[in-house]
Amino acid sequence: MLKQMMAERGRKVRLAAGEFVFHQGDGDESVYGVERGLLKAFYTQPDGREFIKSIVPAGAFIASLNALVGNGECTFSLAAIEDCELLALPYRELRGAASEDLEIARDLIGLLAELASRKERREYQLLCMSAEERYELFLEESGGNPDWLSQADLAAYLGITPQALSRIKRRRRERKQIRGS
Amino acid sequence: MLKQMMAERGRKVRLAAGEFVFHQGDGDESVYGVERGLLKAFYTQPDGREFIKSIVPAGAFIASLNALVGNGECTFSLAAIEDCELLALPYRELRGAASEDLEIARDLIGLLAELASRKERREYQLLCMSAEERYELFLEESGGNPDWLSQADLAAYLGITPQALSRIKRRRRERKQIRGS
DNA sequence: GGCAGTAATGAACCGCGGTTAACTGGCGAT
DNA sequence: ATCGCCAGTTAACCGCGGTTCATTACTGCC
Repeated sequence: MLKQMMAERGRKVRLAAGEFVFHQGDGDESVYGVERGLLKAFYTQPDGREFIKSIVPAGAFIASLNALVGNGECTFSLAAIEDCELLALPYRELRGAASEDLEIARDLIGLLAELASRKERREYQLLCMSAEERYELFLEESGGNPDWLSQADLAAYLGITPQALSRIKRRRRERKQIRGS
Repeated sequence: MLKQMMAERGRKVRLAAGEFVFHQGDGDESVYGVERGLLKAFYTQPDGREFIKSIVPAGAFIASLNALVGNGECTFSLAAIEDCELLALPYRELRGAASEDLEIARDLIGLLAELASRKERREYQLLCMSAEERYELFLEESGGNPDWLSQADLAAYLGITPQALSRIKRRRRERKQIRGS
């Protein structure tokens, strides 16, 4: 089983909030499983702007697919939002184990399908929904405005600036006022 | 090997330009391999607006991941842009074969990783790049403005309206004029 | 030729988000 | 208390994209 293999052969990684697992441009070919904590995977633009690709909670797996499939560089950075414990396993090992063990292969197939499915949802949101709709969806899915994410990070996740997010919140407040009066 | 299995056990599907493979909301759990032709995978909004998720060329594989992983509905429609020949195989069969054959499992893993990697690139473009930058990238990757895609479809792929695409093209023309003078 | 249908373009108006800058409130350090 | 720092908000200006409507160009059809 895959989780078991991660636990047995994986390298334990602990890091404090703010520390990086890998940086954009690195050649990190490991797959990481999050045991505890919270991370953000984000792109940094040449001009310094930051866009958060995904928030990575405990229980999730993450890797830079570009680094895995083509031995390329990581296209994004991975950093801890809270203190974290991870398990790291080189993808080569995982693939190697999957080529000898049908159980592990099955798990890896399920994992990759899950991953692609989540990416498909994110892709849909970015392509079809406005920033305000994405914000509303985020509120629903996370159950109210979370304390574990700064406005700057939330804005970067939505693909806008903190100022634009502030405006969206104000518009919603004002609309609710009108409804409530 | 996976391609071989598709060829042997897959159902041959022929369709003319404009015809649908499946509609958004269907429960189609097949994986499709494109033998010949060109298709578009697209979301249709309640108000009728259309967003193209991906252009699917010959040689590619496509399936609605939401339908595969959770037995859910297809989140998008798949339709032929040109006359097509496809091979269809239920994902259940593919997964079943992969759970008995390490070769097929390895191929399926590679396929899913490839798929996720491409989705990651698209996600990056939608999150970090402007519509104009996405247009320029499309031109580079397809080698000049293609005749096999209407302006309306190209706009839907970029996530904007045909009018906005027209404006982008005009802005580029005018900027080139200035450079060239 | 005349006609309708469609694709692409263009113009006018408006709302949203980026940019820049200023302002507010909370918090720790001294 | 004061200072500085940081997160969040607000405002003013501008450019881009959506919306609507009109125009142009091309095609097939009678």
